Amino acid sequence: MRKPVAPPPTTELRPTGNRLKMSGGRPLRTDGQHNAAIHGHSMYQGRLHGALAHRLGVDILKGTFKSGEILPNEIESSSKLDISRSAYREAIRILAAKGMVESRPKTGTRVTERERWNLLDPEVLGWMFETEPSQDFIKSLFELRLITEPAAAELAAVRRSDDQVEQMRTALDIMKRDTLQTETGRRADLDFHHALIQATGNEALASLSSSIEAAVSWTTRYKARHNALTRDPVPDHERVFEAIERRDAGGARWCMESLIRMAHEDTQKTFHP
Amino acid sequence: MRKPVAPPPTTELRPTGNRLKMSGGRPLRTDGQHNAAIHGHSMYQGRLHGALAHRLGVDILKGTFKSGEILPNEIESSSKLDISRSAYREAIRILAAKGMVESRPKTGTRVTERERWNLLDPEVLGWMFETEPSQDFIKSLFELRLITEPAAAELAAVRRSDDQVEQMRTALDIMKRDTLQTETGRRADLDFHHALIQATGNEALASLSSSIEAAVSWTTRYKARHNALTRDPVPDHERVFEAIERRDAGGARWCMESLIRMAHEDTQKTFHP
DNA sequence: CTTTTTTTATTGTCTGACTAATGCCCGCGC
DNA sequence: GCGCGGGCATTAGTCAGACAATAAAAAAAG
Repeated sequence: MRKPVAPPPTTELRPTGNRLKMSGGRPLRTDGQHNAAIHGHSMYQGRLHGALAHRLGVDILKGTFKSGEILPNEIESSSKLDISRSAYREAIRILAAKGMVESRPKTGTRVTERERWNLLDPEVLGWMFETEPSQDFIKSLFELRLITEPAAAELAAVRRSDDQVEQMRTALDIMKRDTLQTETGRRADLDFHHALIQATGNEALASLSSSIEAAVSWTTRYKARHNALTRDPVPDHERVFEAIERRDAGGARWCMESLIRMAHEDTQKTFHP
Repeated sequence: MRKPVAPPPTTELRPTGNRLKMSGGRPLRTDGQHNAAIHGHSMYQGRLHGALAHRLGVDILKGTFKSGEILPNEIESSSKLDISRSAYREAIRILAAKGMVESRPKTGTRVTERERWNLLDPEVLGWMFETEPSQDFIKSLFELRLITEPAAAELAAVRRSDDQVEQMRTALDIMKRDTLQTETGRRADLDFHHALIQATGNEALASLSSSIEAAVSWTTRYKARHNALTRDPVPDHERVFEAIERRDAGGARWCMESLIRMAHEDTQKTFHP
């Protein structure tokens, strides 16, 4: 069970300084299945620690490692994954920074309670949508959007600058031309929301919204990939845009609310048809 | 767990490669005399990487390192701080996980644009309140609270369980007995809000609110320390509690809104009298 | 002037050793 | 029998120094 295909019986007999390279050869070995997941699917970053953090993060979110569970110790883990202890530790630090694990001498590294995870961290959200998230979580997220984003639209309508209106307009035009089926179209969607958020003049709100929207846009890509027929999002966006353009706070709020409800419906249909 | 914030004369770690003796010896060390600087002042965690991340994080938030600026390279930095490269790297990974820096070979590690910082990360928020945050930021934060928390109270009023009501009641009782001047009192305040958040049944909202409230509670401690006379918070809390107890959604929203406005006023008075 | 190659500075990774914290067990005193 | 304190073992934490990979900048080629 040590290694599926072990060239040398012993751990290592390296001929000379030329060593087995991680990135080119076979990275992050565990049991076959997960391995493919990280390299083939996500191709996260060139960095080993990032890739590992990604994988462990997804495993935790997915429940493969449960809260309260203790990971195998560093030496064991890193040698099993065939990476150095330092790379492994850096990955753990990333997870710890997101509140997902907690390390102490003698006890080891344990997965913290879900309550303490930074679920709104952009990366964590991204990991979340890597596998199909629970219905409950999606509901939570859209409920939160339904609280914050209409309020954001309202603020934007009041505080927006003319330049921001222009940014939104061009983004909207691109969305009209290309659709959400294309990468540039999805990019324009993000740009639109980004400009809107900036227009609120509220940093904290901006930080929150951009995390959420980036994550939710993953579902858009998912939808596009599974060519689930979704309603055309442009009219909704247009209504929001027009309300903001004419500084109609109440209208902006209302239109944004409706936009999000639609998006939620579409997302639900996609994941649970 | 954390100590009151002493105005931390953070030993500088200078961006421009300039040799400087750290005043009072070396700043970050776990053995005896050396570690006094970090251990005494910020008392972050026993861990060196955590302490360093803390310090760098505060320096970035404070503007000592500006966005776009490139930190001195790892070898130089770590040797100047008199810590190992691995510890330094782990600190950088923590910051990177919070979106505050970005490292690439040859280019180095640069501070990212403020837009990309995870301002709602609990730790980042904590660092933020270590030094007096800008008026603008506080305004943003309370504006966000004013958006989310009344909505949360509304949800809680609808979805709350009897058990959660009991938790809130006992917390409130403790707040009445001890005040926010005491540690247990402040703890009870947090417990109250925690129970409320749980009652919303919304994970995402919970994650957000608990971050913010933990951060804002720092200001409460700050207020208590500077014995700025603030109005008694118990009546406000009581009104919110009663509304939730009788499942009065609209009332809960309204009372919470007023509670937050009061808190904002008090905070403003504290920081800018 | 553009393209390609080389250089070079910096992060990334690896190794293996030592240090320090802390949970646990065992024996001691009560 | 029971609490209590002191060692012991386990684990993360830190350290040092080496080499690899990468990407920007400089140099060479066309």
